[in-house]
Amino acid sequence: MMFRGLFEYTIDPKGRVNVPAPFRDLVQKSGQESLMITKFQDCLYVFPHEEWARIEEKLASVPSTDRQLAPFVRSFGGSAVEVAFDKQGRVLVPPSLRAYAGLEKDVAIIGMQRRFEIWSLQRHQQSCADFEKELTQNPELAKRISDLGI
Amino acid sequence: MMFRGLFEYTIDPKGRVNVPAPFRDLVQKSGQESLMITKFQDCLYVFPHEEWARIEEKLASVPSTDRQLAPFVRSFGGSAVEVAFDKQGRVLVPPSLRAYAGLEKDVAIIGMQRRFEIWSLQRHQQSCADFEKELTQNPELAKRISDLGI
DNA sequence: CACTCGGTGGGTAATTGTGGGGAAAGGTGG
DNA sequence: CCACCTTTCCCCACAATTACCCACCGAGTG
Repeated sequence: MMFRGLFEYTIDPKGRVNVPAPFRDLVQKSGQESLMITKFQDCLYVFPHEEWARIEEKLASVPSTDRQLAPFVRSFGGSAVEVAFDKQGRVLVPPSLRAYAGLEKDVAIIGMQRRFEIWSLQRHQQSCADFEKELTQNPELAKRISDLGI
Repeated sequence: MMFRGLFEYTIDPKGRVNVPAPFRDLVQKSGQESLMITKFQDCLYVFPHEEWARIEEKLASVPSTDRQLAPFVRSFGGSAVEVAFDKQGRVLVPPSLRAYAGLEKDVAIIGMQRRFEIWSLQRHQQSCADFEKELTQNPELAKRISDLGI
């Protein structure tokens, strides 16, 4: 189950967002009708169930007294909700997640291998632009990229 | 019985807080009409009965002569109260717990797998903001998160 | 040019969340 | 032991949100 590609959609006033047809097919062919969705780093992370199960196990292993990681678990794990497809293949994004990711109208959905991400289109473009700029100014970044073999 | 997601509600002047409908369904479908609620780490911890039973057993195993753990048992175990749903699915939070968690008007309820937490919304947002800030500045934290495999 | 498929938008009924009023229960001081 | 005040319980009513429909529109295709 590998998610690839970038898609642009609109989120409507009710908070419904279309899921790219190829992603939906992948999920439904594995017998699922819903996804897990949570928030991290200015966007929403979306996982199929088997992947989320793996993550939840890791999260559960963090003791609630871990002052450093507990906030992460609360933010990342605690925000996760299960969302089901409607008849047209959309999912309803809860208000708190919508607000976190700044989703208002145009959104970008980006395949990231075992998960995909939902971005405010504007925020995503900004983030891309910031990166391009940084790349021209930061040799260390450029080196790390070439070290990746690209 | 897995509690997931973040919900925002208001606590009214009488101290009643709504329980998220999905959580309520989980609890009621297992034949229960009440929850156990106690205080820990600036928020309230809420458990269904079977989970609380497990915890109570652990607490009971601490000898009262244990100078280090006894205060924890007294605070955590001793503050626990059973609260029942009213007809609209709310629970009444006793004044002392309300005060401990700083619940005044807006609250966040956060699913944490086998339990859920009740936070003052403002306090929770602060904690999230602190975490986000820490994340950008602390490579060690970033590493610990990526070590979780996310 | 029909037809399908993918994406968008809306209406309506049911559910969920919020706020109060008044009766019952419990606690306090005389 | 009683009067009084406060807190809790139980009911109802309204507002907001969500779930579940179905309609439309445009692009690509036989």
